[in-house]
Amino acid sequence: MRESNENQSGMFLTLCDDTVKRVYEQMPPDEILYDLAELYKVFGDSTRIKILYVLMETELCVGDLAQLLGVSQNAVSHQLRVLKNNKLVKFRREGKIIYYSLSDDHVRRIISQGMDHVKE
Amino acid sequence: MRESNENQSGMFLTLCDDTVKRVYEQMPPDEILYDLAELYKVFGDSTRIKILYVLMETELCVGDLAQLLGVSQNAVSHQLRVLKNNKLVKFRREGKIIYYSLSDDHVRRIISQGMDHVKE
DNA sequence: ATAACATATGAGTAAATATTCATATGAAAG
DNA sequence: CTTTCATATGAATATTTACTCATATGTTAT
Repeated sequence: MRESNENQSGMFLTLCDDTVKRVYEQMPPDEILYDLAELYKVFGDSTRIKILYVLMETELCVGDLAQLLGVSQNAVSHQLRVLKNNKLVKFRREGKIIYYSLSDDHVRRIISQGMDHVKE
Repeated sequence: MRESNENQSGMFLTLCDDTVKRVYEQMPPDEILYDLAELYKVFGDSTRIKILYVLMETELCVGDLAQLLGVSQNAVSHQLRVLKNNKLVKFRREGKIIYYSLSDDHVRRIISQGMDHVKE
């Protein structure tokens, strides 16, 4: 927990003091940056990325997802929960079957942006 | 390792078969999706996100980074190595001091995109 | 009601990873 | 060349996390 920008015994002296102070003042609250990291953490697993990636094409049910990705139903279900909790996917029920889809275009954009970087 | 899209004992039958098959065929190779997940994994740690975030403003040396983020020099150094290995930051030496900065605008764009999603 | 099927979930385990501690490297100053 | 300062790094540890197994929930059909 930080409560001051004051200099004390050599703090903030390596670079021009003003620059460091300015950067410090413009930093968003820790919680925001923590949330941002948490968001990326969700994208940072290959099973989840695969789920999100195929959902860019079409909605899919749990069983089909499992087969497409070649992982167990349990594993997919666990990861779908993570995606659900983070509001990256939504779902609708049709009888026994539950169809998952991307919850909005942000997800699509984030993945595309990442793809651009990877393809280099 | 998957070698066929063939149906065998109830595979790909839940949804319209063609849809699942089409999605399967359009999936990028596993390696690409794995790399994509790896990229996001790098962003998915609060120390690293903080480093990247402050580097959007200005280049900074290791010591200043440590003080700004309130973590030890060791920790910052370890994380800078991860960022370096993934080509998200670059650095220049000036005597004893090493200044780190973002390696390109992709990084900036990815973070901004994520921020948009978090701020909702 | 019971069986069959699709999905969800809790507990346990194994693997990944972020930090700390101690120490190494490398540059500049005396 | 020795000391000091800035940064890097190896090993050990603690925490997180993704998966498996077993089982639960909920829906439809008989």
